[in-house]
Amino acid sequence: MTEPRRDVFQAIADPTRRGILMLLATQAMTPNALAEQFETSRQAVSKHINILQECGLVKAEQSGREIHYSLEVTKMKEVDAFLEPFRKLWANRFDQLDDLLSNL
Amino acid sequence: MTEPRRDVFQAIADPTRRGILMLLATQAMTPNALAEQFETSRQAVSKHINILQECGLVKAEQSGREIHYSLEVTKMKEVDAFLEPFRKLWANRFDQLDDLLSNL
DNA sequence: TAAATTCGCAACCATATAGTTGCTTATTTT
DNA sequence: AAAATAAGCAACTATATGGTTGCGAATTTA
Repeated sequence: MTEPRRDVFQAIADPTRRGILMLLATQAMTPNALAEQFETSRQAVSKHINILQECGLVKAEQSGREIHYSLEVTKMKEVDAFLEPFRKLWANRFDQLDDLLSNL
Repeated sequence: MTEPRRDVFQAIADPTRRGILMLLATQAMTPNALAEQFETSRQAVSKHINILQECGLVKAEQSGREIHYSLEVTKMKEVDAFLEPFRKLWANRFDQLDDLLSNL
């Protein structure tokens, strides 16, 4: 039983999880409230939330029998950091186009 | 046989594929040259390249018996676009910290 | 032209993933 | 106290993923 990969990139690979993250970006929500937004069961959503928690993208706060999940937005900076060198590339291409246009 | 998912998020979920993308950000490369950089076989790398091609992150150019793969960097903007709302959030938090500090 | 190189393709394998169903626990509501 | 609600957990299933090996086609090199 090798450990499954649990990182931000794995987490955002699933469209349902991306949806959950988008919703949690606006407000903290319970699993039931989240599940209502997707074409899947509460249990399935619950599993996704677990994965998001394991990799630190989401944190939980118990309140009576409800659990409110909220976003740990800074964790998303890992994706942003990965993107950085690529962003430089498309910025350069824009510069090149800029140079081209100014030479006309 | 349902179609496997093939999108940018799925593509960057694998660490080897992220490595390939990083290398291709610096220069176009052949599968063999790429495979030498990783602890895996040429065939495995080749499969990753296929996936990267299918989702439009990489393009191929044949040159004799060699194939040079290069990055389609603009495709990465899809990830950047997804990140946009979250970036806003951590920018806001920075502003809040800023406010807090200036009130001391 | 024969040997070597580059590389894709197909078949196969082990494991991870995403989902389901059924159950239990804890907290509210009535 | 009984019923209803919220949610985690475990077992199970089907499919995707990442990898391997073996093979064949195309292009160079000797």
